[in-house]
Amino acid sequence: MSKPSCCPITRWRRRKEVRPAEILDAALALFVERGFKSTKMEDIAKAAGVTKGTPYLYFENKEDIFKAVLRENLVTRLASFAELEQQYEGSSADLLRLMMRRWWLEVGESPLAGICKLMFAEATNFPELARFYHHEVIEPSHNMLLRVLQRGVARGEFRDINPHAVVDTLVAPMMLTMTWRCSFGKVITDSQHRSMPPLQYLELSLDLMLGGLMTGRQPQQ
Amino acid sequence: MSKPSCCPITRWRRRKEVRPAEILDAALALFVERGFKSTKMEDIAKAAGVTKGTPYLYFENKEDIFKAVLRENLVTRLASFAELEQQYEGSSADLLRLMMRRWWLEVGESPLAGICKLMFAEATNFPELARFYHHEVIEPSHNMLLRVLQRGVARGEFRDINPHAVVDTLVAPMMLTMTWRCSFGKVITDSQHRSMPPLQYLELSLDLMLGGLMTGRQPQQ
Amino acid sequence: MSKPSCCPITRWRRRKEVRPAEILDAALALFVERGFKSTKMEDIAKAAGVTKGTPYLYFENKEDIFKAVLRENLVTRLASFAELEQQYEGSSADLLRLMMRRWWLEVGESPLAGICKLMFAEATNFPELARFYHHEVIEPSHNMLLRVLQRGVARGEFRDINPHAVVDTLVAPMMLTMTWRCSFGKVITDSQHRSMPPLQYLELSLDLMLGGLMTGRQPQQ
Amino acid sequence: MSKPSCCPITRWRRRKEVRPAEILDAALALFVERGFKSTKMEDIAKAAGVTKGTPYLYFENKEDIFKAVLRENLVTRLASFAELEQQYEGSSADLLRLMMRRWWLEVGESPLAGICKLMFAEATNFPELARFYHHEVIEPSHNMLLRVLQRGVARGEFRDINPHAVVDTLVAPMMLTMTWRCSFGKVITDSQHRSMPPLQYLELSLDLMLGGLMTGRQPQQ
DNA sequence: GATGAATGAGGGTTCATTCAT
DNA sequence: GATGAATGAACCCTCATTCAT
Repeated sequence: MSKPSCCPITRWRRRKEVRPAEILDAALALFVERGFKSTKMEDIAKAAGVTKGTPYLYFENKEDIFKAVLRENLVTRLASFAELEQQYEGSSADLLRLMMRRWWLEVGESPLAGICKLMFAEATNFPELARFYHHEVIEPSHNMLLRVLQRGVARGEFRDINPHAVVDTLVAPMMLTMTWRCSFGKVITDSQHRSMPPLQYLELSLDLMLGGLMTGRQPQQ
Repeated sequence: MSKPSCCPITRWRRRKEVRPAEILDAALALFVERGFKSTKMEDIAKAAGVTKGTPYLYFENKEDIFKAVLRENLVTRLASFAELEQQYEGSSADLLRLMMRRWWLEVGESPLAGICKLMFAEATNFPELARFYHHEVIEPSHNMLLRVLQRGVARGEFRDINPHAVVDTLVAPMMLTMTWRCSFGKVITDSQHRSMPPLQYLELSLDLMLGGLMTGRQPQQ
Repeated sequence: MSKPSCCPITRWRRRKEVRPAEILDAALALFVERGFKSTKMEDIAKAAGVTKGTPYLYFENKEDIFKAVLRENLVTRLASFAELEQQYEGSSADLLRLMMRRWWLEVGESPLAGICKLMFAEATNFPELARFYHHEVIEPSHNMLLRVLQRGVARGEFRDINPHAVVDTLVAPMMLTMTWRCSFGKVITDSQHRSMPPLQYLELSLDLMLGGLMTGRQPQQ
Repeated sequence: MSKPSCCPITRWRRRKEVRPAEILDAALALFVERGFKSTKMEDIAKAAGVTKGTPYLYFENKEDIFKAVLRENLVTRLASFAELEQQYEGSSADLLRLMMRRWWLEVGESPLAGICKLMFAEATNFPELARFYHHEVIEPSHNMLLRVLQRGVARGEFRDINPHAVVDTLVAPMMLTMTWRCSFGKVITDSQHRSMPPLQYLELSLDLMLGGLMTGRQPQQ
């Protein structure tokens, strides 16, 4: 009924290879929007342009799709950051700013941002996956920032405060922004930072924290 | 395993007054742990010490329980803060520290903390409730902090930065901590701030941000 | 709270005796309106002015109430007809007219009329009851009319046609009217006989049939 | 006991086209036998040779099946009668006899006859459907008979009595027979007209009424 | 006797999954 | 490979019935 636009054979061949990715993309979007349980297999299929049975040709079951969604959407992202981390020569504060900005542009504004909310929501239902995600994404990211922090301390740029806690603090506005935009942000019109663009908010936020982190002054109180 | 403490012969006892609260408490815990959809009515009932049908004596259906959980667990908490806000005479930074500490002790460590995660997870599935929660809890809290900020600015304690963004930043570690502890925190052993106690983390975190907020320092760069 | 109007003791005593009847009246009305299965015990209780548990003090269960409703509402009615049948001296046609009129006034316009619809609806669900009702009500009534018919034939008033079939024919408009008024009649405004009063319709109808029954005419064709 | 005739290995076969009709047939039979509320979806499914979930592939819910049962089983039947009505040249009494006989053979002896009882039983529970059925079936049938009656009067065959009431009378034995056979008839062995065949009873019954209707004599009294 | 809180079997409906086509 | 009809376990909710008060 629907006419394939061009080169049917090539197209079919290609289709076979992209199908799983299309399904996972559809699944990610729906899982983020509705959560794992509330997402119906048929909706995933429909969103991927196939019918009910097709996802089962590529995945064992719904949980398997969930796993694959996470597996497919986390790898490789951190590599480029590692490179940046090792090559950057400027101030550590600027390195943090740079990383934050890149993270936002590459992740925060992409569909991947939703994984953050998704994992918060499903962590207790899928402990194994949560551990996996933690081990593969959170921990490495955390450690990377930890190293930047230590670099700053070593270079006399940053004060020497509990670094784990500082990383968690630095990261909080970002994670919350990503989470917020997939939840309240979808249903509340005039909200969050009163319409300041996210990136600008994140920069302001980072500056605020750097203000307390950088040396050149005594801790307030 | 656990049994009602007395009268093992008695199949049940009339507890009309306490049942709804018990049911809502059980429901809150389960909704937070598993999400709305994955929580079975029968589990709520069991957790409340009753059988399948009993919750329906007090609530129309599962969604009604969800609404009631939110309704019952948000009111009245903000009143005492308002009082504090109006009577406090010390520095605005200290007022923020005080508020943060009290919020943590009264909310962050109570079962209410879970609502934060719950709402993130369910906001898009229950837009009306999300708006309700936003209007009743988030907005008022935000505005309260806004006033403290403005007080600080007016008294020359704080720099005059976009106040909405600052509030969101100040609040981020707290919200994330509450969210984290109901999600990854449940399944990952050695995690978060590397076992620094939450309250201590939050204080450190607040100090960091106050470091960038308070006057008497130049904006870094 | 509600003040008993008079003589509380007497009233209570009397109550105890009328309760079952009140419950059965309420049950009859509801069974007729909604059918057995769709009628809730609590609605019966409410309609009888008592609470959920009370009917169980007087009846074993819902089916028992159903049985009692039928048992209580059929006896004794036929006695007065039997008397009429034996004493009447006029024409058999007039006797039929008289009986029909009395049946309508005493049964057709009373709540008992509903039993007709009720039994049609529930006969297959309660075969035992249907047989009981048939044996106690339908059969005797049928036989009574049969005797009147035979009296008419014996007296040369009526032609000698298959008497069972004639009785069934004579009775059809009555039964259908009773059934109709408890079903379509409740939901359709302008209907049935185009608002001719039921009794008038029944008389016309009977006359029509008597026209074919009485002697003095040739069989048409 | 009965099994699909072939391929016992096959769990099921695709029968998209026939399923809805099979389900509706099964539903009609069960609704007639037990009433709407007492009929379980699973029984309908089983009677249609499928499992619980299958009916929901074709119908929204039980009430939807009820509606469809009625919708599917009323149309088109009246058309052939209309034709008869317009072409018939013989006496009006014979036309009535003809119609009655055909109605009985085509409807009265088919499963459709049960709809009569079904509607009596459920009219008050489904007022909308009752009105629909009245408007689509009862009213047109009534009007058709009305026209035959008026034809008879115009041709001097019938006396001019209130025609609505006469139609209702003419129709009563038929409707009652259909109703009876789905109710008491199922549970009482030796009953109704004492085993005279229904069609014969209906003819006798019609002749009786025609006897009173046809001209050639004064109204009895 | 009367109440009404509580029970729990039962039935409507959903949807992940299977598999004949 | 792809489809989508069919399955059936699972879950929400109802309501007849019980029984502590």
